Amino acid sequence: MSSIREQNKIKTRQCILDSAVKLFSQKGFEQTSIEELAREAGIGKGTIYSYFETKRDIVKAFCDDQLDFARSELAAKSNPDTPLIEQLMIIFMADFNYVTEHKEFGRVYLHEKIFPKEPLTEEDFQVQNDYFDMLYPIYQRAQELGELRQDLELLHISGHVYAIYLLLLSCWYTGMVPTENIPEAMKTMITQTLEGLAP
Amino acid sequence: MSSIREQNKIKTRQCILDSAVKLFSQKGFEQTSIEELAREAGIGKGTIYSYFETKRDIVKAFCDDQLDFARSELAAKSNPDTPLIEQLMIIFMADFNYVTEHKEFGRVYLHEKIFPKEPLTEEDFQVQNDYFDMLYPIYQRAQELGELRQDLELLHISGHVYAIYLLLLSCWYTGMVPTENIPEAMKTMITQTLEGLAP
DNA sequence: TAAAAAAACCGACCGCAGTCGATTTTTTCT
DNA sequence: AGAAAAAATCGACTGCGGTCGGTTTTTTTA
Repeated sequence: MSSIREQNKIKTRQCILDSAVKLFSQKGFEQTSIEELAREAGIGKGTIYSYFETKRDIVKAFCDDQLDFARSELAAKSNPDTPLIEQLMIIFMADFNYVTEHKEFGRVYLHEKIFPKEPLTEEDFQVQNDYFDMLYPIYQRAQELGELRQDLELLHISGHVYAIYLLLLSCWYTGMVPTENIPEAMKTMITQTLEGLAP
Repeated sequence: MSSIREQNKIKTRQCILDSAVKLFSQKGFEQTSIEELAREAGIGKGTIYSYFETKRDIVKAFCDDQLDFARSELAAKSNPDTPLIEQLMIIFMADFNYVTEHKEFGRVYLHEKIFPKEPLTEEDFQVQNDYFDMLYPIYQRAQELGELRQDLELLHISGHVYAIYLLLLSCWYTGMVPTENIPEAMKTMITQTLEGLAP
């Protein structure tokens, strides 16, 4: 059973997130004050802080939600028979596009996510694990099909591809690789990682 | 010739950086206010902002200086005849240790460096290039010695190793890989990248 | 259903990052 | 050297993120 209190909490939380998406998209993250956000959501300033610890946590929360949704969509229509590289490209380009679509709060999200202030909590680890749970079967199948070495741990394989994803995010934020070159760069580097750098 | 003005500017800048290192190390980045920093440096608050645009830029400036110094030291005593993997381990573990030694402002530095708010300026690119200038000869020699494929661009090779470095930084900040396991993880992953993931 | 306890809500308040116009110091011009 | 211009310094001030104690709303108890 869900009491009035429980229901309201969920509704209020979602209301804050909706208002945040609206205002952050419209005016930018830095340019939106918590007071404005509270006004838009029709609640008091202090209340926001009983739902989120910091302004940046709000970004983190809705990005997590959004990515989670996008990934489950993706997982649903993924085809395990396409070549490994194609599957990886679809997944990681989707992530990449989502994060970089809103450059400014993508940046906030990445900071919290990639270099968190505190080591991950149990809950965060869960998100992380969900992510691996989606990828592991793909790698495992590739191992069975002989597309990947079987003597490597899935964690390591995962790590290699994720590392390239991180690198490209950084290259995009620094301006070293423009948006239009990202897909090609990603494909090239993942392919090279699969093949190896040594002769 | 350097006028009184030029000399003072250099001295003041260095004084700010020295005070910053002292206070940030002592009390932490967030816990040190700009006013305190100004007092320690014996100047007015506003003056700091004519040397650095933001509080975080101060961190960026001294980390850049410091890493630059450390790298030149390293370059001096590097031995081109040791195996590629050994050379890479020395360079990247030095960077890693430096950044993670001061967890808190290492984090600030990484955010500015890896996901900058604005695309890199010319000056920033220079720092980046100095870095590549140090690594390229190593990779080039490895290509000549047959340790690396010769059909790959140095930029890509560089990228692969740097990507792993980024990944491990992230794994360390999230708490996924504890400090003591970092060297082993780095060695394993770089080796795998060299060998390739495909059979 | 009334009182007590618990949870959620609120906005005045605090401390600090960053701004700006007034002031001082250095350089340039005559 | 003295005046004018340019550059550097400064700290009062602004706006915002985050806190805290008082108030309202919901739940539990009797």
